[in-house]
Parts: sequence; structure tokens; C-alpha cells
Amino acid sequence: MMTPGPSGTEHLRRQNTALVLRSLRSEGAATRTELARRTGLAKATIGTIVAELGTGGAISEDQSAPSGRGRPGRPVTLTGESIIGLGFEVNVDYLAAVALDLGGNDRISTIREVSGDGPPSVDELIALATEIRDSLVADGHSIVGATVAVPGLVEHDNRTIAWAPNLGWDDVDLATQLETAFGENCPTMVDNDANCAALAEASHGVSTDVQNSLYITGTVGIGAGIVHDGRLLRGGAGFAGEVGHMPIGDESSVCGCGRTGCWEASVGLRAMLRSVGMQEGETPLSTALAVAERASREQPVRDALAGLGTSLGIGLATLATVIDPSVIVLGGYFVPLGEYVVPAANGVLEARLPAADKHLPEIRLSSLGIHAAALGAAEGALAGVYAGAVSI
Amino acid sequence: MMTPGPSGTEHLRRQNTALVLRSLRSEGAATRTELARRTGLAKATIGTIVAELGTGGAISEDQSAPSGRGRPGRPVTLTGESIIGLGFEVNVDYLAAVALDLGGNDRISTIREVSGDGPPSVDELIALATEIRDSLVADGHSIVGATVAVPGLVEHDNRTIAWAPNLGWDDVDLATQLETAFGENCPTMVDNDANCAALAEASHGVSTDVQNSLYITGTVGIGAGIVHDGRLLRGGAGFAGEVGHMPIGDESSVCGCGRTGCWEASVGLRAMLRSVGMQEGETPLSTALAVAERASREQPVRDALAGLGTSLGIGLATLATVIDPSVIVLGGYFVPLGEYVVPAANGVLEARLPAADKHLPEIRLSSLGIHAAALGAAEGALAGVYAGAVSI
DNA sequence: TTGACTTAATTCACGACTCGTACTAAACCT
DNA sequence: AGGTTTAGTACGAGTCGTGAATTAAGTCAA
Repeated sequence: MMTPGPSGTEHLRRQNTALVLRSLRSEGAATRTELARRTGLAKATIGTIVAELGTGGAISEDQSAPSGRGRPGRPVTLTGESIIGLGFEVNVDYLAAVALDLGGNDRISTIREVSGDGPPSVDELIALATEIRDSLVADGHSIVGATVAVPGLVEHDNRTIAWAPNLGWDDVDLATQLETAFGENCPTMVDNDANCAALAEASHGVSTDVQNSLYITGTVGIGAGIVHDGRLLRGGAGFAGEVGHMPIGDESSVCGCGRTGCWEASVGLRAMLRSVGMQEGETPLSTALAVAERASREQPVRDALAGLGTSLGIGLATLATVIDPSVIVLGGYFVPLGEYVVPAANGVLEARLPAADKHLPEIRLSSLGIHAAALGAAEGALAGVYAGAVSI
Repeated sequence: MMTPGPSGTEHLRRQNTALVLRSLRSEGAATRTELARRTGLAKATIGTIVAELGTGGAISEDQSAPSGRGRPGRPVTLTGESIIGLGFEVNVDYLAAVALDLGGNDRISTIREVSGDGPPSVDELIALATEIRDSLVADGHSIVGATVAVPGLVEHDNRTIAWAPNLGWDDVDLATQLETAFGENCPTMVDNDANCAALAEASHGVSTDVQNSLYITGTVGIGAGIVHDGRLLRGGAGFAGEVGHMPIGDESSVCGCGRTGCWEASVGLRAMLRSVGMQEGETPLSTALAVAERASREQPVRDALAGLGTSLGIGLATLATVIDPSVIVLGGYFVPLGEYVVPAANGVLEARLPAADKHLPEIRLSSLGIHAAALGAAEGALAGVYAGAVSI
């Protein structure tokens, strides 16, 4: 049921160090005394931890802070410039990379279009990853880990891609390939892109204020990332969140997977375009922008989008009934169309949720854009530090 | 995102003590040397922990064990006779109580029919609870906690009933009422009955071998308990698992909640009876036994139950797509009808799950019967001990 | 029966950790 | 200048886990 390993005293120190780091991140810079109050640790303990963190380059000390009586405190700030987590996203038409330091600043944030046609190759990803890593290492940064977000199913060990139809990278042990490419010790993980985006919204986006959130990706397919009690819900085999194929849609609409009645056959990009009678553009986002532009002028388009919102709401109501998120974040193509689909979706939630009068999840629109998945991947790479699993 | 408190050295000891306890429970009795190997702790540490556990009455020591060469080890067994977790279940027509010791033996297991008609009163529960507690305390047992399972929504703090239509116990702060009734320090929690049953199956039932399971209650209503990574999934407000009202059923069937299309309007007890053309009996279980008896003789009944299995399968496929359980446990009235509904449900899972060829959840039938919820509640009361949160 | 051998459990000295108290440092106020 | 107030540090005490050495308790062979 639960199996953390044995704990020695140095584990205790990592735990408390992580506690200080989390406090600095979530509640901002503070003096040692203030940190002692926030964490409940003794002042002496805070002193040694902060000193250690200082030599490790995780924090910087602002000079003095005049405030009323007494000796002024010296607030420590979580800059962590030299401590970096790497995040990558592999998508059909681009590669994205984000380098996030402990302070939460993205020191690198890149999108690289894929050269030829067809999805990128593993070699292209490795080239991008090693290039970025090398430049960071050359600048004296120390990298604590890397995560790659992919559109597909990832094994539960977070190392191997089980099934990624859009990339054709089936059964690729991506984590090991990258680790050997990096040469040095740089623990690497692979995760689903929706999971990563959900983590990004929960740590840097619009759902930072809650512990339970549900992120919905909206492109041609529909995926979900579920954050429960601050942690990703991955499921027994790592395949949780493939909500696009929930059998709750119209039985007459055929899904790309060959089945009928899949949710994404009703609310995916193609279904949306069919309902408004428009053609697909360059990217899901540009397509949605074009639709939003027409919706601002034409009532029938607005009506069609409200219908889409209803279908969306039915799926969201199903999901909310099961996992009870505090916040639902809509991403991808739903963002530009938010004002047209969210009211209808909200109406369905109010009508269908068993505990609607007690508690209703709040629908919000993603604010992170195309970097979401890579940012969440980088955050995931840093997670071990904040959890006390990794020492710095 | 994560907020465990500060850790001192005594916390470390509790952590490692809990590690030993878990090892003893899940892998059985062992000598100190064997425990050191299993947990990774030093032999000296195991020695002191075992000694402490011995004086606390959690373990007992079998005398010697002749096995080949060398000094024979003295296996320690997790009897924990004096350390008790209490579990209660409040249902419409009965109260159940289970007293579970650390060794996993239920020392008391009682069902009490409710006297008058209508659901039991809070006073009846308190009477039963204090009676059982007093008799255990009189026998020298020490009670580490109590949990009450109720059919309804429980606030996220696990203390207050938010909504229990079948009991009429809305907005009752049951935890505080029981704690004051107990007098002494006996931390008490309240939880949903499906959650408790899920925990029971995961700790003593048919899903002990996996970390991710989904339990489905089948009575007039349908509920779910979700165990993810060995822990209950409760959701942002504690309302997760109200799957009976997922909007995935037949739009023409009216649910008891007044809506249409709820899953339980298609697979609840009443819907099942309608499909086979039979009347409701005394209890859901006796009703299902009568149906199973007729199904063993009449093909039309079997056909109707297969149809029910298909509806069941659609809901299970929806759930499995979202949370990816390794095992699905069917409880309540589904148990006697298992052989008639499971094959159809399995067929739907195979046809509908996106990753069906990679991984398919296994449907199993509950083995714990009517005590399931109370047993899980007792297990939940002991959970703090195994997690290292409570010292003994 | 005796003595070598093997394995289990305990003892002990050591290092790492946290904590509380006493002490020093650095400001402001009168 | 001297007092006051608050921040940070130094230090000893107590707890914990660890590894090596030691003791305990059997088997096995002669």
C-alpha cells in the first residue's frame, strides 16, 4: 500500500531543506526568523539549512531590510540561478524546450519548428536537448533532471513511450537514450503532455491556488491531466487521462481511433470545425482564432459553439463527478473560444453535478500557451528537489 | 502543492517504525535480521524498534525457529492484539461495527439491525460505538482511532456529513460528536462508504495485490471508491466517486435524483429489476440472489443481465479511461450476478479502452460482503499507525 | 562429549541531526 | 551614551541510525 524506503538523518535534512525551499517558493522571500515561524523549525536549524543552501547557490541574500525596531533581518530569496530543471515537449510539428531555475524563472524558453514534413525524429530531440544542456553547463549551471513531454501513452516507470501514434515513437526507451546522450548524471523522465501541462498550470498557471485540478488539452484529440492533492494522477499503468475516448459522445460520430461515440469525436477540433462549417488552418490555435473571429460577428457560429460547449460540459460533468476537481483548466483550442463555450459548459455542470449546490468546479482558461507542456516538464524535473528526494 | 510539517528525530523514528510494521503486515512475520534485509535498516536499528514495539504490545515473539546451521532466529509476529482501530458503518437498515487489531484480525465484527423503521439515529450510532469502545477498553485494549462510513457526501476534512439523503443526517459534525462521546482521546473521522469499502478490498479483500483499484458499490444507487497509489482519491471537496450520476446512461430513464441519463438509472438495482421483470426483495443482496436463481434457469433473464453488463461496461470503460485502475472490484448486488454481467462488461472494456491491447483492468467480485465498509473504516483508523503519523 | 562453525542479536562508539538557551550583532529610541 | 528590541549564531544536550565488534545459540563433525 505504501513503500518509502528507510530514513536516515541525512534524509531528515533533505526533508527539512525541501520544506524551506517550498516555503520560499510559495510564500516568497523571508528572513531566517520568518522562515522559522513559517516552517516550525528551530531558528538554529534554519540557520544551518540556509547556510548550506547559500553555498549550494540556491538562494541569495538581500542586504538588510529596515523595518521598525530591532536588528533588521536579512531576507533570503530563492534565486537558485544555478540549479536548473530541463523540460522538453515533442509535438507533431514542433519541439519545445524550457529551462527552469529553482526560483521559478525560465532561463531558456524555445520553440523549434520541425524541419522536414512528418513528426520530428528522436535524433532531433536529442540534438536540441544536448545543445541546450551543454550551453547551460558551460555557463556553470547544474542540472538536476530533465523531463520530456510526449503526446501519447507513457509506461508507468516514466521512461518508455508505450504508444504515440502521432509521432510513431512506439516502444522507445526515451529516458535511457537521453541519459546516455547527456553523458553525465542527469536523471531523465518521460511523461504525457497533458500531465505536464496540468502540472504547469498548477505550479505557474491559473490553478496554483488549488490542490485538485483537471487540465483539458484541446487539439485534434482531447486529453486530460489530473492533479490530485498536488500530485499527478497516473493510474495503474500510467495511462490515466485518456479522456478523449470516453464513450459518452454521439454514437453516430466516428472517432479517429475507429470507434464511435468517443468524446473527442464530439468536442475535438475537427468536430468543432464541422459544426461551424469551417476548414482547418495551420495550427489548432490559429484555426480557433479564425473561428473566434467569425463567432464575434455571426450568431449561427456562436450557436454552434454553444452546442459544442454543451458537449464539452457533459464530458466535464462526467469527469468532475468522478474526480471532483476544484478547478478545471481548458487549454489548446478552447482558449480563444472560451467566451463562447464556457457558459454552456458551466450550465451543464450546474445541471448535472450531484453536489452542484454544495460545490461547483470553476472553469478557467489556460494562460500558458504553447510552452505549457515543456514548462510543466521542467517543473516535474525540479519536483524531486522540492520533495526532498534530491539533494543539491 | 505539498505541505508536510517539520521533521524532528522522533518523526524519523515513527517513520521507520511504520516501515517495520508495514513490512510485517505485507510480508509476514520475520526475524530481526530478515527485517533488516527487507527494510534496508541496520540490524541495530531494527533491534531497538522491535524492542519498543514489544513493550508497546504490538508484536509477539515466537520461540526459536530451527533452520539449518547457525543460531536460530526468533521471528516476530505482528499480533498487535492491544492496538485497535474502530470502524463503523451507518446504513439505512443496519449499523455495522468492526474492531481491527494491528495484526489484521477483526476482534469484533457486528451487525445491528435498526430497531424502528426509518434510518438509524445519531444516538443509536453513539450508543453502539461507546458500548464497543468501553468493552474493548475494559479488556485492556488501546484504541488508536475510529472511522465512520456513511452513505453520502462527506466534507474534505473527514469530519462532517455534507449530504446524506438516505439518512437525513445533513450537516452533522459526526466526528466531534463521537469524540466527545468517547471522552478520552480517540481521533475520529467520517468517510464515504464506498471509499471505505474500496480501502477494505485493497487491504483485506481481492485487490490487495495492486496499488490502483476502483471499487463499485451496487445497491439502489451506484457509488465508487478510488484507490490511487495506495491512497484514497477524495477530490477537492471530498466528493469524488459519486459515479452513479455520471451523465452517460439512457436519456429516457429517470434517476432518483430527478435527472435523466444518470448511470445508476441504467445499472442500479431498480433498473436491473425492471430489465428482468422482478420485484425488489428485503435487501439488495437477497434480491440479487433471487434474480441469480432465476437466471440460472431462464435464458431471457440471462439475456437481460447481459444487457445490464453492457451498460455497466460502458460506465466502467469511462472510469477506466479516466483513472486507469489495475483492478475493478464489483460489490453489492453485482456479486451474486457476477457470472452473468461480467463477461458483457469485459467485452465493452476490450472494445472501448484506448489502450486495450496494452493493458486491461481486471474485473473482480468483492469477497468481503456486508462488513466491507466497516472493515475499511477500521483499516482507515489504523492507517495513521502504518503511515507513521501516529505513535503507539 | 567436545570443539569448530555458522548465523542471530546485542553492545558500543561515532557522526548527523534538531532543539533550546544563552549570547552576540545591528539597528532604533530617548 | 545608554537602553531597548529584534535577528542571527554558538554551543551543549538529547535523539537517531550505522557499522564493527562482541556475545548468544544453535548445528555439525569427530
